[in-house]
Amino acid sequence: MTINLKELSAKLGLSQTTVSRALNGYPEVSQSTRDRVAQAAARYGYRPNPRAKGLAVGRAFAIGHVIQSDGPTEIVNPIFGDFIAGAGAAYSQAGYEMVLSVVSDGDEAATYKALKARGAVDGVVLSGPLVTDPRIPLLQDIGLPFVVHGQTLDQVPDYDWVDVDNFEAFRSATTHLIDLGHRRIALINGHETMTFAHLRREGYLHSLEAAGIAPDPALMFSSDMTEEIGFRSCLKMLDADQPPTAFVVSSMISALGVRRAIEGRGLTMGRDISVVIHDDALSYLQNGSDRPIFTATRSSVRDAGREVADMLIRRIEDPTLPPQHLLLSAALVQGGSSGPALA
Amino acid sequence: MTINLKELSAKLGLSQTTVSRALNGYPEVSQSTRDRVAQAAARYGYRPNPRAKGLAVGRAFAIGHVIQSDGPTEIVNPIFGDFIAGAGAAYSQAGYEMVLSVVSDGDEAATYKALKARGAVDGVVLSGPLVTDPRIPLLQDIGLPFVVHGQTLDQVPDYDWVDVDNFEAFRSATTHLIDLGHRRIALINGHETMTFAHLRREGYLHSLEAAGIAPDPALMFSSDMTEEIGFRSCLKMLDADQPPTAFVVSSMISALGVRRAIEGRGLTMGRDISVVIHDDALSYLQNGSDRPIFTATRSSVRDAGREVADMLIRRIEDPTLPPQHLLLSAALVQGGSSGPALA
DNA sequence: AGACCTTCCGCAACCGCTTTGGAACGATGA
DNA sequence: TCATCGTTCCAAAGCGGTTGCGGAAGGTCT
Repeated sequence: MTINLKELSAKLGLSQTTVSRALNGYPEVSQSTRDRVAQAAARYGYRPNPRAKGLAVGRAFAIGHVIQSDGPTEIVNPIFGDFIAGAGAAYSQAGYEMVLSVVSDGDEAATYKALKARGAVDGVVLSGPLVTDPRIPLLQDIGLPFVVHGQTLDQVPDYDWVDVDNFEAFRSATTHLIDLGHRRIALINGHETMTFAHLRREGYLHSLEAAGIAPDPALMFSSDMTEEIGFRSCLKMLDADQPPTAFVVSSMISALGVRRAIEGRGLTMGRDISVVIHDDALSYLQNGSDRPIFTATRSSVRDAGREVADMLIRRIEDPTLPPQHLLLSAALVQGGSSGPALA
Repeated sequence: MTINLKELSAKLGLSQTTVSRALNGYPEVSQSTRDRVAQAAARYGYRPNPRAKGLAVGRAFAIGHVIQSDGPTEIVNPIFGDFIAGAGAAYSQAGYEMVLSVVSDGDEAATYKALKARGAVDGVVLSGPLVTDPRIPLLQDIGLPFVVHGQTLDQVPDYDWVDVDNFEAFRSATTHLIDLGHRRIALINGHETMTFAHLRREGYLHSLEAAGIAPDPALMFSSDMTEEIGFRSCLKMLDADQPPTAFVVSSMISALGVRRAIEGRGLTMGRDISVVIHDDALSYLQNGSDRPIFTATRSSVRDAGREVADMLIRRIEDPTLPPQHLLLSAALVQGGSSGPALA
């Protein structure tokens, strides 16, 4: 179908060796032949077969993403699409393929081992790290390069990561509400075994503490970040004896449920009840186009995907690199969902 | 790292040929040898290198998904994650890898050609088909097996597809509202260049016509299916001279905006205004867990992903198969968002 | 002029697997 | 006894690239 190296070199009257070297930038090729080769390659649309190339050089030119999917009920991370879109752009630009493995929960370790063993990928990206996550020592152990989207908190040897500053984001979100006069501020969070959620709670607590407000366990909730759960947990708090006057919510999707609950109780968001969310800037769920609907700490997960991918590529192409870290900050943008506490 | 065929056959005192044949189920191997080989393979954890295998047999054991992403603003399809999760399960079960290509809009044709040319994949799945979609003749032309998630409406040669019965879904959704006494029923749809949206409108129109209701262009809207756009289009209709009393909405996400608009005007969904949506059963955006929030025509996009993948694998493994079609039906489930029209 | 580099290029082996075309061997049938 | 036939296995040739090593041509230095 397509032209291969042998045919291309035949057309040029050169050996495969020379053509290969010219294409791959080896020095022992004269500039003139290099140009000729490049032109011919372009004209005939020559593309090296990645399998053959991979076989020869022992690399895959592919990067793995493992997505968990525990049975039909398990929720797919809603940020997945945007994250992938960001990462994918970086990969194709750098000449890598992206291979996805969906794996049922328990098999994740086995999957990594298999990916490594078969040489199917040159590296993987790890998503949704837990506060202490066994996958990280595992990957370090089997020697498969990786970058984490997020962090762990325990003392494993250093590793590459990209993360948003979740602590600071939620500290500032909470402080924003305190500055508006709120004292009873609820937190509707994701599972706090996951580091991002853990850090968000820490930021929240830190802010309360700095303001001399005692945290109330009845105002803290953590679970899946779905609309439904946001709705229920919010409703429950609103109906309690001492309802909160403000909410800090970990995701746009939970927040939709929170809004539904607030309005369902005949209250108005931004007036009766304030809400600040974290906004991953999902493309299909934007926080308003002109004025933000929700006051939010915003950080594009798509950009994060791109950063993760670039970092991993650097890691693969130079394994001796020192550990790389990137802490993205999430700026607080004022939207319509937060206002002064009522007297 | 891992054991390879040569080493395995050395350990067994057999030739690579025999071991390969034993493993691949060729007949010219005695049962006893076959068993010995199988056991040894299991014990040493032998896994054939897919690159080498692919090189030898000219297949990739991989399936491509192409996702469009036109610049940083373009929205990623929110159903993407669930669809992929469904498909991925089928692939891994059948021993295929899933490779994703993120591609900017114009390059899609080039991407398919490149995938085919490099033999990077054995087939691709096509998403979001247009009413008349050039990608289909293109793929037929270059001879890359494919399955479409959705359909086109023009007369290209037959091809494999999996789709939900969009016409019937929206016909029944609209009829449901008519039966409740509604006469002014709005449609908030996706882009009608896309077949699914086109068919939904047809179903909607068919139902109106059957009830002798003249369609009103002011009540039909089609655009991106985002929360924001759902909100705005709904608001505009509600504020018009003759507002609708009911909405049929193409996606859960638009519907969130529709709900926001309705409640923003001090109306109550299910009482003042009825809403029926199409629910893709996204895992992170479920339509209530016990009683559905929205009355909806429901069809799991995750199941669709699985069906698409299975169909494509069948196609790849037997190219002579006659065209395969699967029309999934979307049942109407009654939820809290629809009720009798007010007098 | 001869020794010695450079520069530029090609031969051939190799990556790990499949598969074609026999070879060896015991059993069978005439 | 000998040709025939299944059965069981192997050697070697690819698949499409990369790369170690060697060699020819031309230039530089005594």
